[in-house]
Amino acid sequence: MKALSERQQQILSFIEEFIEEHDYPPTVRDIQSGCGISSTSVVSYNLDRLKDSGALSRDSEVSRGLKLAGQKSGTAAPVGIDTVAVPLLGTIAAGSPFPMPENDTWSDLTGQELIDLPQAIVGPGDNLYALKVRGESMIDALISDGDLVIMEQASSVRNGQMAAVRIKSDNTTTLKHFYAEGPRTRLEPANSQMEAMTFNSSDVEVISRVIAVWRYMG
Amino acid sequence: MKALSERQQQILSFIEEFIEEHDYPPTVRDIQSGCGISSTSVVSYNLDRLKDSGALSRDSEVSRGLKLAGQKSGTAAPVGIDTVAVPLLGTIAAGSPFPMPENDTWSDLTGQELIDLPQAIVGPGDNLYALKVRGESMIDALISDGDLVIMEQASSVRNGQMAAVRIKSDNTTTLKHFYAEGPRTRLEPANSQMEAMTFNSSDVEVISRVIAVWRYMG
DNA sequence: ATAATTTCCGAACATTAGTGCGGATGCAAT
DNA sequence: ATTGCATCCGCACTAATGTTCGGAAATTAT
Repeated sequence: MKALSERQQQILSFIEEFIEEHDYPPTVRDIQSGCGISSTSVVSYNLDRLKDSGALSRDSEVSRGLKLAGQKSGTAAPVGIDTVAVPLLGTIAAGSPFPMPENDTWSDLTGQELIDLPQAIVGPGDNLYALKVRGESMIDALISDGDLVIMEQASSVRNGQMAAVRIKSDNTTTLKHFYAEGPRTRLEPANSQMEAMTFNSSDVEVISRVIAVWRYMG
Repeated sequence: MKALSERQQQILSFIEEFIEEHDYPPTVRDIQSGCGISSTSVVSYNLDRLKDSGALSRDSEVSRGLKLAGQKSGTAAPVGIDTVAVPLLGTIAAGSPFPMPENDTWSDLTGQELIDLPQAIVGPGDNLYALKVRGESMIDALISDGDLVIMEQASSVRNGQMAAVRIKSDNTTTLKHFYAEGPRTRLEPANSQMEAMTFNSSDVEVISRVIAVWRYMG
């Protein structure tokens, strides 16, 4: 195998850029004008050379039938941003038991689906995990079916924060804004048009703190 | 704008598969035989429809000049994670003019605050931008103060998608689920407990498609 | 039913785009 | 110089491919 000539490298990177910009490969003539070549046959010739060298594959008699060998992905700024891998522990639905991170979960994440989130938008936080919401049971927390809730394991939260809390007396779990007021604890829906409720503080158990909500509808 | 017909969906998924397999888009005739259509003009016709609906973009008079609405190219061995930089264009509040990406915005992003989001959670999509929500005016879209809304510039959307739409007659802009029903257009709040409204289709202008919502409360 | 709209058909038509071929041109080894 | 080889030129040719148009068929609205 021979080394690539200058022209061939030129063509190769032109193809790369072209695909980057258009999402489809260039024609022979695109390459011709893009590389300032005076004849299509020159392009054809070098394309054959590139094919021989394995730098690209080509479907004969097919317009734009080019494919770079080591195709790289489209957009993607290759800048390594700090990300956090958050395990998707399961789904949460009205009435269903609230999924909880268990001890061994953190050590054995194999098989878990991981969601990469930029550190910048998740913020600090240690034992993060995610849950997929099923059903409209949390509509008054401004959370609907399909939403992804990012939570942080915590046994207590500050007033005003949203948390997954369990009401021991009736064994239900909801997402509410949490306000400890001495012996009583007030739980307030995110939708301020709805009424808050208060319970005995001993009746309320904080499961996790809600960090963020991701709703995708693309 | 109408919902996609069966034929159109068929074509759409064929294109998807074709690109998956060949790394370049199909020709009209590829689609024709692949979908069992008896005339290239039918393909052409439906391609135009799909373009109208924003499901794909198309370069005229260019062979294989197709691009699925924001697609990733190639296979890509995921080195690190793919991220998309989304510009934060401003805030949106009740009564305030709806910020719009302007032509020069895309070329001059200097000074713009960029938000890095993983490709995986943003999905495909081209002209993405983000807006910060101020106030509770969109509470019936399940969006509250402080939320970050990721939008894709689009002049039309498919039925059921959430979009920023402007009601020309009273010059307001809201986020609603969009349903084109011939001469009338129905706008439906995300909170299904609230009532939908219908307008003359000519009175409704689609500004952008809502891709996702990010709510951070850490 | 009748009219309007959407979708499909077929058959040209007009570019676009890949290929082939004889003949330069440049360069290195003979 | 001569030969061999890789590369380049122009140009013509043909296949591939997008587009157009009148009209039929199916669907939906009035």
